[in-house]
Amino acid sequence: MPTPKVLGPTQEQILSTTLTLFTRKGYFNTSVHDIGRESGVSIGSIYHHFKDKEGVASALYKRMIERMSAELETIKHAHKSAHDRCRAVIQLLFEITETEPEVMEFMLYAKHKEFLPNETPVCSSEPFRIMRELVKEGMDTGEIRTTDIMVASTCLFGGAIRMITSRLDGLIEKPLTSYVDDVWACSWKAVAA
Amino acid sequence: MPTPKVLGPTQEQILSTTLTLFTRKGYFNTSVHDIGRESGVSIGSIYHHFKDKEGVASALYKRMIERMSAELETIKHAHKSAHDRCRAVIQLLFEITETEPEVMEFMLYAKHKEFLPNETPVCSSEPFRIMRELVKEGMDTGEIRTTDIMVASTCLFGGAIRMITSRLDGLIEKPLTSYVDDVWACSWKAVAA
DNA sequence: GTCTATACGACGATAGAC
DNA sequence: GTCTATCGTCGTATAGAC
Repeated sequence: MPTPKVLGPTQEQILSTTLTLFTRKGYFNTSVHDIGRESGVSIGSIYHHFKDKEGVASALYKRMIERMSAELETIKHAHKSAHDRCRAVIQLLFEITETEPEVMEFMLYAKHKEFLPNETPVCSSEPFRIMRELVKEGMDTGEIRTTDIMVASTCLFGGAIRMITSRLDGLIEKPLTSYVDDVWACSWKAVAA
Repeated sequence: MPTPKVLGPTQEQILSTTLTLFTRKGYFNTSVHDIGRESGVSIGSIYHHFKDKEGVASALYKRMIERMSAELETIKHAHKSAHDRCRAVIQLLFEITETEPEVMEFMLYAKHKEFLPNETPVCSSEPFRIMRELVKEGMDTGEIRTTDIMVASTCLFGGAIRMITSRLDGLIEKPLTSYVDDVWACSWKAVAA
């Protein structure tokens, strides 16, 4: 954790509204005026707290990356085997998708390069790095078949991630949490030693 | 095939330039002026051939969906087993990613809902429907373990698709085609009976 | 069918009072 | 720190000549 990052109530209000609007209408279809109107904060205030529109998006993105990283680290400490850790990760991702779909939608679906040219794209980000690390350690202990780390990681988590995007796109009716066992059975078979 | 769709050279020129610009800078960062300048076609002509900017994007999207569907159908007829068919699909997707990354990028990464609110999102589209159909038939013949179709499809193709996005994001250095065997080994284990 | 020129609206961002 | 009012720019789309 590089910085603790405590934000005032106004910033929180702005960011929370922004997340809703960005996921509902997209970054480019959301004007700063919209953010002001919906959040009850004036444009002047927004520009006082953030450098510009991209600055708002950037702050939002960083928050979510940090939050996700923290949750993944918690999982890492709570479980010992790669099997249990990776399963817990999928469980977590599915739960977030159900309880805070906006968070998941923003992280996965927003093409950050398009409006955050200076941020690294999602899959190069910290959370994905941690996930690959879990896989790597699983290979070292012999739980996971030895192959290219990238291949193993994408195959282990790729199915779950597509379940998430399908759910967000309305292609899946039931809550993802009811699929955890099924998905995990498939995913683990893909890479287990 | 609902309609043959023959386009004139001007339309082709516009669409081809548009694809390049949309993938390089994104839909919203590309103005119709940009398309005109880069393609050597005047704004007036563009609006003569397409209803509006969204119409250009829509035509592009439909073209690529149709092209992909056609290629998938070809695969379906060229192979008999689900095993061979699905492997061929992954091979095809990897090849397109290497030879025409723009096509893949546009199909997977563009969040169509943001600028094509009236089109169905990628994963509800025809190509994905065909892919699920292949899986379904594999279950019927006993090649693929009987589970939820959605789960099986996402787990079978999810790894490959994430390999593609990782490659497009510059996270993978080597051509995807060199990973086909590895990825397929994992993917097939995930769902094989 | 293709072009140039232009109208018009919207949005990002700032100024400056409180 | 918060607000309102405003400016300047840019981008979509159209008009109308050739």
